Amino acid sequence: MQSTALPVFSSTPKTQAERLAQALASLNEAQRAAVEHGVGAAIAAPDERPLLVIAGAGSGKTSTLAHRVASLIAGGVDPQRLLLLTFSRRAAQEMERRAGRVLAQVLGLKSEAPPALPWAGTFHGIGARLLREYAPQIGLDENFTIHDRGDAEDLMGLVRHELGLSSTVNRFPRKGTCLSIYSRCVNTRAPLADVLKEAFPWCDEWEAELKKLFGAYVEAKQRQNVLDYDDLLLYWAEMAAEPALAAHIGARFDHVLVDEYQDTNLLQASILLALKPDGRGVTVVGDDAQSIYSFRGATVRNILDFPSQFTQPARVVTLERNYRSTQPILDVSNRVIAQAAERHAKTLWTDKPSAGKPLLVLVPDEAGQARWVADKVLAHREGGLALKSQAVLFRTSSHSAALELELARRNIPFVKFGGLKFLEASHVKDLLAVLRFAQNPRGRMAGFRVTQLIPGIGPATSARLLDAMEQAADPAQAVREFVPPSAARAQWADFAKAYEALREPALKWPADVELAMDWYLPHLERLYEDTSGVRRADVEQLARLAAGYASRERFLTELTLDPPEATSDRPGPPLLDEDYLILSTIHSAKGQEWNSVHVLNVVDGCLPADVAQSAQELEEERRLLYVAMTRARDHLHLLVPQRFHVTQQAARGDRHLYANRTRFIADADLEGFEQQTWPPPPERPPAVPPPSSVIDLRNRMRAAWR
DNA sequence: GTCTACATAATTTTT
DNA sequence: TTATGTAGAC
Repeated sequence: MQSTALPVFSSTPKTQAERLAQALASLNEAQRAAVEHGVGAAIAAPDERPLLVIAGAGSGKTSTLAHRVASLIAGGVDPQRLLLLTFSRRAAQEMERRAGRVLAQVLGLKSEAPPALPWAGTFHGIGARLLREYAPQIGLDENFTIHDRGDAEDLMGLVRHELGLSSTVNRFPRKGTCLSIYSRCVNTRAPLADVLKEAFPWCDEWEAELKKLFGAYVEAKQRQNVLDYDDLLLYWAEMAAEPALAAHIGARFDHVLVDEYQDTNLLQASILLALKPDGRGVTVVGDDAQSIYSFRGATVRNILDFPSQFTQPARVVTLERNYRSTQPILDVSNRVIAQAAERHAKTLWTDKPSAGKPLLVLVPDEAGQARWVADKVLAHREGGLALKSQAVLFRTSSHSAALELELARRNIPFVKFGGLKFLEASHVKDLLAVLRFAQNPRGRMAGFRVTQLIPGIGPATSARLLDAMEQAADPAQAVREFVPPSAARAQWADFAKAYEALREPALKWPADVELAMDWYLPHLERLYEDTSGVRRADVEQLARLAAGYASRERFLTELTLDPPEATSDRPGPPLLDEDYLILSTIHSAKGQEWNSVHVLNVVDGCLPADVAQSAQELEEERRLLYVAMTRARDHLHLLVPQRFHVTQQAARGDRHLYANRTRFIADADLEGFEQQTWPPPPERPPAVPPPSSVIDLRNRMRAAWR
């Protein structure tokens, strides 16, 4: 409970100080300590230590951070000088919205909009911005384009092929695996040999070849003027390792706040440290119990070691009071995480009244699971819970397939987050490649893709063109002079004309999209005869999306760094007032909460996923379950299908296997749940007692042969 | 050189 | 089921 006496206002507060005090009155003591740390010009000797906020699930972390941002700005910090690094774009927008609301209250704004936060974004997004700005200082062409995961894999595949490592006989790691290894080396800043030993032991024998491959991959990226996701961090970190540049960038920001710090990696920590070596103005927020991104190089060490990393030790504030869930939900969640090996010990508590125990439901199979969830969702809606306040979470995107069918069958609208599809569709990639090729003529992946859409042009001709463009001082000139094989002549001319138009400097965005579509749509019709309708709709959707961005560069960059994350069961943008159920991978559910939460497939093999083998990976799976469970406010349902299909190896027919409840919930933990079996076991008819006579059947059998 | 038909292998989470 | 590599026809 709050121990400090709070000012009581009889009427609307008059001064800004009063309004600020009123805005902070809703916070508890720990939250207020985090908000007010080092804030306020009036204080004679402000506390300049870096601040670490350990924020348990549902402890009002976002609210605390938003209040801190608002008080900083209210206290005179220029929003331009405030760097806010979040985990996703969505989180950045949410922060801007909530800080804005507090600010409007504190500044007493009526109709005018609160100040925006121009430097709120992800590490990758902010990195891209800074790199473009400082490109001349670091020998980078500012027109660089950014490879998404798919492009990066394709380029890796190409280089791998060129080095003669691609034949099937030698079983060299596949391009996706190669990229994962490379990415892990970059993000953990560890030597290749260590990464192989720890995370990819089955690729150990290829160390020398991989090293050569990665060298060639880096050179290819540089020749083509492209950066991949990792480069955005790596270049930023390397830039920040240069003292003069680090000082220059660091001096632009009075405050640097980092959200979800438990899911940052060493590269990100090194950036932070380089920008603010003494830790002044640095705030990081996170929860080691919710670290679920180590597959991306994130390390809990960042948050565990934070207090001693700067030239002055950090102040640590812990938020343990949970405002989200009922006590029974917290009880079972606490028991799941209590088994974790290494953690900041803390136990969440709440005084939120209970709505009964969470449910642990045994269902026969995935179809039964889907039916049970759909039933329950509808029942909750009958009871007054909007679909939007209910969510279904799962470990792997494909786990929701059966449910999606069931929902469609029953006309329950839903939106699915995670496991994104839109940008992976080949026709969407095609159109984007046209725009990217225009933006950066040296980007071979885009050029390779686009030119091979032209009938009669295959890999060899395409490579010949791209080589010519690479050599030429003016790549556009090389396109004009290129002589295609005679079979492709007419179609090539069309392309060359379109490309010329797209390179026209006076072209005003989004006219580019119209031009690109005019050229591409006939190819789409030809390539995807039977499915061209839906694909056309996707391309048109992309064009509508494009109109919302300021320029071609911004569109391409932001779409790559912040792809549309939701797919809906119906085409077109979901209407704002429409109600829909949320389906989400657990990873994409990070930071969110719902009134009612269902977790699918809480069985060994799914959660933990069977690919998780090492002790470390298993620990992360445990935290995943913890994250999923702590998303729930009032209702939590864990589903345990007793049998499920292994769809992967469908070649040998529909195999299924019998599943066990996840190992993370021990028998002793079951008392925290209300257990249910569905459908309920059939009632046995009352047994009729047999007649009491006894006969010796065995004797009769023997007698038959006497 | 291009394109198609066929065999074969592997399959999480995301910026 | 899908993505990737290969062989063979044009």
